[in-house]
Amino acid sequence: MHDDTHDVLPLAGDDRSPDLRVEAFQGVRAARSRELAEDYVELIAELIHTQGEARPVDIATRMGVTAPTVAKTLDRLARDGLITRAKYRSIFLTEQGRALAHECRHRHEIVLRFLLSLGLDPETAERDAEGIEHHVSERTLALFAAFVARN
Amino acid sequence: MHDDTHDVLPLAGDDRSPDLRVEAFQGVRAARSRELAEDYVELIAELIHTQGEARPVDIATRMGVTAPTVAKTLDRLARDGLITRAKYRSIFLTEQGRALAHECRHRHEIVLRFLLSLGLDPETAERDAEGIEHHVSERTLALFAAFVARN
DNA sequence: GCGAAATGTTAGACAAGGCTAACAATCTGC
DNA sequence: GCAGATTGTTAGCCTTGTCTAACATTTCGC
Repeated sequence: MHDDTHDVLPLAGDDRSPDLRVEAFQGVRAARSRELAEDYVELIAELIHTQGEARPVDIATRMGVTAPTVAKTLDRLARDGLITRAKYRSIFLTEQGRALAHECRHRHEIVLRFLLSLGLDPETAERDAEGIEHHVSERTLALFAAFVARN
Repeated sequence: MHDDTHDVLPLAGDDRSPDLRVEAFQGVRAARSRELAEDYVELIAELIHTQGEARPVDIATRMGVTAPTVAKTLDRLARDGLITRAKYRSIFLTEQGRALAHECRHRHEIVLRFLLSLGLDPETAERDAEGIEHHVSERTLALFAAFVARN
């Protein structure tokens, strides 16, 4: 629509210190490595709440991955102290896992409501929120919440 | 084993069809697999524009990763038809790469300006935009652009 | 135009996150 | 209470994305 190849302008927003860029990319990489864990604990909390327990098979169907993938990921979550599990038993969140789940749910809710407030349809809002929620800083989240509150 | 039909509490926003959730997660995974390529072509385009050429060393410092990581990633981009490269030479975008870079830059700009319009400080806006831009649908982007335009 | 510095590449390691195939345990319906 | 279905686990493979160490090439300073 605008700019690009014939754009001899400042290229708005790119002449800032490289350190900031590096930091931004490193932040994104860090966020990416937390994403899966966040999605899992959020889903596990929800399953425990709505189904009474969290079973690997339900996680697999809801995440759209296979059972072995879930098993491996759950092992990592257990290693990282977010869940506890025993062979052939359903999954429990640790205190830490519960805290993370709660925080994620909170963020998800705000992002979702924000997108809906902007006028987005519910389906797209849900899809976008799922991706965006992991990349929103506290500060941005506060602004989203404020926007929702006054609209 | 358990009756899943007793959800007395709506648990706002989670009683929607599981298919939608699966789709959302699959979309996020797809987006995640595109992220790196998008960041690279965007950066390469910018380097060509501002420095006259895109060298691996500049990509490495700006992305905050080591040279071998860049080399391997560039090989993948070349394999995927986004760039062309020759040993010990600088990097060029293919037509396809240029198109992707342009689209990414456009998205990045809109997300960034949107966050700034909301009242976010420039540093945080830049960091969040870097993460969010890959997870924003066309529809959401349009809403962001509209918001920027009227604020 | 040569040697040192800068840059680029290759090799090999490792973790994450995905898969299929094969096997083990549990649960369910007679 | 047992057979078959469902669920869970293990083993092994693949790709991505990161790293370090070692080596190759190019560029720069003089």
